[in-house]
Amino acid sequence: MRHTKHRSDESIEDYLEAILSLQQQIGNVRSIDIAHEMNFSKPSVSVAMKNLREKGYVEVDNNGYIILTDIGKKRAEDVLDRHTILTEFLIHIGVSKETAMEDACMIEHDLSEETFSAIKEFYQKITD
Amino acid sequence: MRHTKHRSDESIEDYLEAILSLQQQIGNVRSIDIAHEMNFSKPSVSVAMKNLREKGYVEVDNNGYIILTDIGKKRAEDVLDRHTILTEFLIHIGVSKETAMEDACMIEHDLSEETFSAIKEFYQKITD
DNA sequence: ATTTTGAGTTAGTTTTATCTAACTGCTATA
DNA sequence: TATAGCAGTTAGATAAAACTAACTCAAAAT
Repeated sequence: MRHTKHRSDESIEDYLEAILSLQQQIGNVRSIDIAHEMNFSKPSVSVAMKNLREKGYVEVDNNGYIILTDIGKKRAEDVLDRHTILTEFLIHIGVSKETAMEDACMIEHDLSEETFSAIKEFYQKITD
Repeated sequence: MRHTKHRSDESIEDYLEAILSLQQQIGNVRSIDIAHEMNFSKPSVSVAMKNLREKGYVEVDNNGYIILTDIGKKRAEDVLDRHTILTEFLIHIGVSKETAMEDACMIEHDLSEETFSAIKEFYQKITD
C-alpha cells in the first residue's frame, strides 16, 4: 500500500530553487555554493547533483559549474515564482517577512496548481 | 549538518487527525479503522500506534480501542482546526472543495502559528 | 618543490515511514 | 468441536535524504 498524495520531489525542487537563486546572486554556481546556501554537507549536494543530472535538470561544465537545463530552469522558475507570490501574500495579510519566507518555503512544493493560481489571482485582486 | 526547518512530526499529526476524525464519525476507533481510513497497511498503523503510545498521545484499552490522551486530543484538535480553516479559506478564494481539502492536508503541518493566525484573522475579516 | 587548501566523490551509516510475509490469538461459524 | 477469518504484532526489506570519514586531484601558497 502507498499513500496516494505524494510529497512530490520536494528535495529536487529545493535544490533547483537554490541553484537559480544563487545564479541570480553570484552568477556561476558550484556544488560548494549550494552546500553553503542550504546548510548541507558536500556529499549531500554531490549526490543530489548526480540525481539532478540523471533526471536531466542540470549539467556540469568542465569548471564544475552547474548549469540548469531548459526543463531544470523552467521548474526552478516555477518554484521561485510560487515562493515569491506566497511570501508576498503572507506579508500582505500580516505575517512578518521572515516567517513569511520560511512558511512559503515549506508549502511551495505542496500546493496544487489550482490553489496556487487561486492565491495568485486573489492576491492581485486585493492589492489593486 | 542538519536542516534547520524540520517538517515536524507530520506523520504523527496525520494519525492523530485521523483518529479524532474517526472518533467523531464512528465512535470507537481501532487500528484497523485507521488503516482503512488512511490507506496504510496494518503493520504500519500498528507501529505508528506504538509510537503514539510511547509519546503519550494515545492509550489502548482492553478491547483494542484507541483513546486520545489529553495532549493527544489537544494536538489532534489543533490539526483538525487548521485543516478546517485552511479548507474554508481556500474554498472561499475559489479553489474546488476537493482540491481545497487535499491541499489543506498537505500544508496544515507546515505553517507556523503566526501564519495560521494571520490566515484565520484574515479569513474572518473577509467573510463578515 | 613541497605542502596546504579547497572542491568533489565514494563508501558506509542513520533515520523515518512505509511495505510484505508470517505469526499469534480470539471469535464466530460450519 | 474444528476451522476459518479478523485484528494485531513481529521481523525483515526498501527507499529517500541526510550524515561522517576518508579519499582524489588540482590549484595556491610557502
